[in-house]
Amino acid sequence: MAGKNVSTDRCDCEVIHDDVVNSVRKKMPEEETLYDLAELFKVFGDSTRIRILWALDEAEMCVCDIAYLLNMTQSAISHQLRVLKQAKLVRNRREGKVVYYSLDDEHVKMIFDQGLVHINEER
Amino acid sequence: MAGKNVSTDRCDCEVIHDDVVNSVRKKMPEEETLYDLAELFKVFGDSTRIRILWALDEAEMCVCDIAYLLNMTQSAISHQLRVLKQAKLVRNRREGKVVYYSLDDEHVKMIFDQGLVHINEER
DNA sequence: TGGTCATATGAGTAATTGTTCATATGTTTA
DNA sequence: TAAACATATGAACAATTACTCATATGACCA
Repeated sequence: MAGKNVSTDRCDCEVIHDDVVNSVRKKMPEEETLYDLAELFKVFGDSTRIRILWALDEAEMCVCDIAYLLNMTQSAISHQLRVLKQAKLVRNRREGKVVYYSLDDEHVKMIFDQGLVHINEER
Repeated sequence: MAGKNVSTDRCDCEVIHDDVVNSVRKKMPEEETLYDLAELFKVFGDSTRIRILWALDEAEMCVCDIAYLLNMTQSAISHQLRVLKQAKLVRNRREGKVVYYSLDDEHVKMIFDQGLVHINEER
């Protein structure tokens, strides 16, 4: 019973299609799942991070390599790599002073490709 | 010649792997393409918009339905629908006073599913 | 025509975020 | 140990953004 309550406080208009809404509500995934999904896409939602991921999909590279490739400061890249690591999208290994980063998820490219399909569908 | 220049102004460290960087550079897509891709994912990077898209994937709904379903104000939903429309992810049709929104891209669900695969890969 | 309702939109605001700058950490080598 | 170098990180700042509030627009109906 509890947990199935539907508050109408926020919606400042009359509901028109109760049946549709209720049907959709049943099919919606957990709130948390969709939140996590948004968090993941938020990580993809920055061109610096997209470029880093795309680059790492081609080859493992150290922080310095990436900074040079993208013409950005080491610090900026390092900050973004931290975000990508937290999202479990990249992993790293240390070799002396140098830290090498690589992709940690084989789905990244697939997600990118699907995104590109949408972009190229300019209607 | 021009356009192939590589500036080293920003990178404040020594490059270690010129060969790797150059090889990756050749394979990188257009700067603009990756920027557009990031813009698309930015749209996905908000749980309100994710929920709207997921809901619309289940059924066409009017603004009021969505506001009620997500327990948000009509205004907030309307603002987000505008963003989704600009990204060509939803379309709408008017029927009297009511405006119905629906998904305008069949890849959305595929992109979401790929994202979910990543999320569920908790290692 | 005036009133009501669904939706859209502009301004304002609090929160988030990407980068820079300075500096810390950790590793190698002299 | 000290110097040099690759990387990490905290604070600060500017830019962006999601929502609220007030109001505009557009459609229907009495």
